[in-house]
Amino acid sequence: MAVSMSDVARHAGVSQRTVSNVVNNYVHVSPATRARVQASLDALGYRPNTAARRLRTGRTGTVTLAVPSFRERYFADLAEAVVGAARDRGTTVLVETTGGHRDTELALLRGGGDVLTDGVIMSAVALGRDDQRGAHPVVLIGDREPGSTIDHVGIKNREAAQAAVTHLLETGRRRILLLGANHGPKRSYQLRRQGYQAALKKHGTALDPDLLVACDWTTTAAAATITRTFEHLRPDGIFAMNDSAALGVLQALHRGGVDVPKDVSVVGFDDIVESSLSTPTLSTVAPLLGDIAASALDLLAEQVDEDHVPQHRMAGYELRIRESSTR
Amino acid sequence: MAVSMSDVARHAGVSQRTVSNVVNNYVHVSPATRARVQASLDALGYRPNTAARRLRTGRTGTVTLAVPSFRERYFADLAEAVVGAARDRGTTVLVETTGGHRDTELALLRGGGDVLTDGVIMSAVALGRDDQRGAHPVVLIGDREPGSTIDHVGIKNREAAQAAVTHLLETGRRRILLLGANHGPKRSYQLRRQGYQAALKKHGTALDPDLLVACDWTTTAAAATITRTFEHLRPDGIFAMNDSAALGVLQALHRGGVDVPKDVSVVGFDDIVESSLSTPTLSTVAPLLGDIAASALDLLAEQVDEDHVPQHRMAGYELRIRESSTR
DNA sequence: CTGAAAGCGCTTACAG
DNA sequence: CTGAAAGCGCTTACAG
Repeated sequence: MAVSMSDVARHAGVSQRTVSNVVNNYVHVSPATRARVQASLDALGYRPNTAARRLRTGRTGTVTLAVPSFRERYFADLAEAVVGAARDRGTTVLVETTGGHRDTELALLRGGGDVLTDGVIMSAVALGRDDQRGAHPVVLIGDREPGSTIDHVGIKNREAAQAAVTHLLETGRRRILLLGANHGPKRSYQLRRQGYQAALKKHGTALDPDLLVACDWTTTAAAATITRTFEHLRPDGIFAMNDSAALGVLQALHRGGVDVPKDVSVVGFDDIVESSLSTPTLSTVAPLLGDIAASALDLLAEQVDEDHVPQHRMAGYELRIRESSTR
Repeated sequence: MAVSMSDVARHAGVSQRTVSNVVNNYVHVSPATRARVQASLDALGYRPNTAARRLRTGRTGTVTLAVPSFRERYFADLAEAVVGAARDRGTTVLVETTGGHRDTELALLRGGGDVLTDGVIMSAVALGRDDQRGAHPVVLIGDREPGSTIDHVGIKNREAAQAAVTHLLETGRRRILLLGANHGPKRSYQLRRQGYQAALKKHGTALDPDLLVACDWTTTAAAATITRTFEHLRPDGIFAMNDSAALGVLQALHRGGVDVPKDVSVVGFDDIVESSLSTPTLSTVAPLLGDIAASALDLLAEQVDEDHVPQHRMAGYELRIRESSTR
């Protein structure tokens, strides 16, 4: 049987209250008492019972992270960031995978069958604007339904895309293909395209509609699309909506004998691990996952306030320039 | 405030005991009572308090999964499998990342600072044979220190490697390079090499020491090594110790104008997601992660028995033949 | 600075 | 088939 506080109290000849004070580092304990209690704690190998503490305080010290699947690289990286940020504040992370199913997402949004954690951080893909959360704190990550009243952490899609395209323009590229238009997560697509257009406009370069190329945001789709497109089109820069697609671009160009970055510069979005390992290494926009994780945990904590107003926070990003756009 | 059982009991005009019976689906409740209680449960929106249940029963319904990092694809896939298998048995999964640090692994092995879960499933990389676990259930996954007395789930490294090499031999390959010899996780390396040798022996093919090529188990190292090796060696088959390396092989051969699978067949190990997306798609040995997860959860559950004997279980694997070895 | 005691929300012998 | 009650291990007003 595990050692409880009352065992320790008996051993040290003090009350349970004093043991609790020592364990929780309260100030008002005399050094002598503290030392004695600490010795008993060590001798008996006391370890706090989290369930009891939770029952008593109502707080669990645990948050739930829900993502569609860890098999998607981006979500695995996000999980890594959330676990790290949570550890910094003494919080543990419990994980759920939703498979992107609306039912599962809704259940988590409304509270699941179980009160186990202090709140849910979810990358939801199937929820709509009008879905309401339950009584427990919820923070959504990623694409946001405009008009939703649930706390949310996103990234500066427009600014980031603009920065990427501006970088291409500043390195002398003029005919920049936007790969992934009309596809992918709806909202991100719109914002990244706006960023693309804003960069061109600011630079005084005309928009050529032929350079807006529809494509799934996957490696294979991107490779096929680029191979087909290069039969009749010769851009000198490509901004892909995400890295998976950008890596497909690199494959296709390599196969087609087009030199990157000599003939064409390529920039992606996400900074997945493969992007720093590809040949050439891929320039990309890196959302700061640590920022996202920290903001989500902050918002969760703030939701315990009665007068918390639902809000929308933006995490930072970095443009990471690598070989694929360096001439 | 949340709705408790006593609230429901009052609402339904029964004792708390009866509410508990209904919630837990005990048999001896009259249909009429059950219906009435259920109605109150629904009306009040009752949800069980996990902390209280845990405190009372001593079981948490949660296991901890500890891996070095989710950024490594294999561990992300493993997490996906564990979360899925756990859900099947009504268990939730709490995650920790160890960064492969011995301190962190030891802390988890010995029980951490906190009694939060029913046990720990860990992919340990820095523990030694003599490290002892604490009082709580622990199952190690992956490479095993021979002689360790901690429960463990592994894969049939030798048999799986033998199957992969036999496949190459049966498709007419004779000069099969083993890539990753003398590197990588110690134990896996030995066993996989034994499997390689067993396959050759059984087939009556002589072992050529030149074909045992040392190399880190990474994409970049493999690509470099293969490019160098092909300057003076011409194998017709390559068995790489893992998929990351095998993908590097594909890159290097493609760049070097060597056709896969026409000139050289390639087989990897792990079946990471990229392996089914590469060009050509990569033949590989797939450890059955669902098996690993289920066995680990079983062993954890069995450890509550007083007379549990530490054991070592083997999860299954599948040889997945794709384009890189199909002529 | 420390003690005695209540109570968080459950489950489960003990009765009937 | 159901009730009254104890107790899991904590934290924290209430006293002193």
